[in-house]
Amino acid sequence: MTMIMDTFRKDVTEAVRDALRKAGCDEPFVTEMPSADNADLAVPCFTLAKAMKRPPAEIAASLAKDIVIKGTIAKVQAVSGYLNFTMSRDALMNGTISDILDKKETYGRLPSNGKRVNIEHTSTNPTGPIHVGRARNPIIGDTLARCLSGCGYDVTTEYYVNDVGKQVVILTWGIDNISPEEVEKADREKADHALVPYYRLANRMMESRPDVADEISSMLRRFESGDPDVISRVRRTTERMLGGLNETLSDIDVKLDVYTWESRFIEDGSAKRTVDELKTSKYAGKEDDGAWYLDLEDFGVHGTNKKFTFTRSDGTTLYTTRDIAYHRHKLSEYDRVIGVLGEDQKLGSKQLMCALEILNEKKMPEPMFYSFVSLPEGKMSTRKGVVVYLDDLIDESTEYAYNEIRTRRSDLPEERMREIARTVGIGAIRYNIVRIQPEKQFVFKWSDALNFDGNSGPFLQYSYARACSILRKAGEFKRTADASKLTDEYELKLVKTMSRFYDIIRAAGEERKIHLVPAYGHEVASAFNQFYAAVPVLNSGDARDARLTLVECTRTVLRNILGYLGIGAPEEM
RNA sequence: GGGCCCGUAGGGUAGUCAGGAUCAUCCUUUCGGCCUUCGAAGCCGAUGACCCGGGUUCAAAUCCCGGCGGGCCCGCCA
Repeated sequence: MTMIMDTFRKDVTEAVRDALRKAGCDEPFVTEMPSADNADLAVPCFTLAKAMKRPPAEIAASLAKDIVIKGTIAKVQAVSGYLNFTMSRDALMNGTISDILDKKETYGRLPSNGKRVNIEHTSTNPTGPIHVGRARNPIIGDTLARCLSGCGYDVTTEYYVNDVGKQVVILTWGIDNISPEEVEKADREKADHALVPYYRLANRMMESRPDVADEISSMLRRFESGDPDVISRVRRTTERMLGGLNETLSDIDVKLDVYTWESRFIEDGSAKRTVDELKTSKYAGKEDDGAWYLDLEDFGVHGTNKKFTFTRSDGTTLYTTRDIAYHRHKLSEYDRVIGVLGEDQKLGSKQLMCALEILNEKKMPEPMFYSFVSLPEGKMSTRKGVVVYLDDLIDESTEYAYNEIRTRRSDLPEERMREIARTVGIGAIRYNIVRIQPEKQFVFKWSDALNFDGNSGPFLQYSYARACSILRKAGEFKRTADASKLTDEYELKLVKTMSRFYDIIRAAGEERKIHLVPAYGHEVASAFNQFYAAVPVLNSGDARDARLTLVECTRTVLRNILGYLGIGAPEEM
């Protein structure tokens, strides 16, 4: 495996260490990406100043004289307290190009680390369609899963289905007791939309009619006492709803590996066992009426939040209790357990981790929080009608893409235009959501969502299609990693950008900075477009093979980046 | 009332955790150029920003304290 950037970093580190030893110094130092454009790696000498009792600029200058130029290092310069290293152009170009030619679709992927990671995401309540307020969840989760897979993990994605509680019981009652003629028309035929009118009407009836409220209460009691009839009816409702939700997820190319039903932790007794264990803890306390709680004062949780109730007064379990059992189950099967959660879950997540610590769990789940998407007119609310469903966004984006294609590529058959429109429309949605750090607030605007220029998914796809087009026209050519023909500054910049792929995937996965991937994709596409505008490829004489090889490498890298983003790579658009 | 998160050009956004380099990243908007070379969903150029006030430091967008503005949370709900 030749990751040329790693080799270069190693060479620089060794060279600096040797030079420092020669000066009689053993201090640690760091390497960083220079902000200046004239170097490939920099070593700041400011931290060495105290130990060596000399000004940084002087240290840099004297170290520069002692650095031995070897391996992938081409030169070193002392500039205002920094040691600036330049990589050998041949090593960079040949190393990167041959690595891409060699690895192809696995270029950018790190070797397996033998670790299993579970990523729980989406897990939306099965009582209605996904709206864009929560659409960040599946897209962040799916992208992170792809990045961690790229980091060498064995990844399993999981949906936690909340099939327990009043909401799903109300919905089930509505489906069983309300006739289709009584409800308003649904937005769509899809199950998740079709069931919403029943849910709404059942909620209204429960509020206005005591007999209905009683029926639902009794149904809920039967559900919680384990009545098989009620449980199976609720299960059927949940499955229908989930079918609709999965159609939407499938539309944006999100696939979940495992579905875990919340009711399972009641049925298999693990929630009950968790309760019993917690009761024996020194942090546990009991209310006069019989409810149990944990006092989390010692865990840095204060005020009213420190009392964490884990059973009702009648001894039954709560959502949070079942969540503890659920997480113990995951922690026992995976090396890492990650959950993509809305920011409203922060306190609950903290309390969950306290409970796990009390139960002597060694590993902790790793929550990844995102802020909700709101509309310019405010918070999204299905009841107030202030809402944009993910299905609507998918339709709009696909339709917009279709119109764009029709004006540009009327030569294509209708079916092909529809297919490309879907790829481009979905690509725009996924890119637009994942490009922003999850914890930042996000206001949904149609003009941003349907932006296909600049920092967008279609920009990457367009660059990819352009590379494909050149290679189609080129026909046969000889792949060559000989960099002596690639002398243009744009060629160097493009290759240099592509050489950083491993670093990006490592940070995107291990540090969960998935927003780096779209930014990096934009960099690669942009460097390619600049190269394309400045350097002829097909009619370039004896540089033709080398340049076509570079185009092919770019196509490979762009396709791989789109893969990590879960975005399709259209060969024409 | 208490806790957590966010605040960077007209709009959006990277950099903040691990403080450093003469121009703080990129997109969009606005203005001006480029299709008889391979796809103009593109390329080139111009304009424009670190919420406020203190502090630490040789050095602060970055760390600390205090404000201000926005989001989220504080159920024997899920």
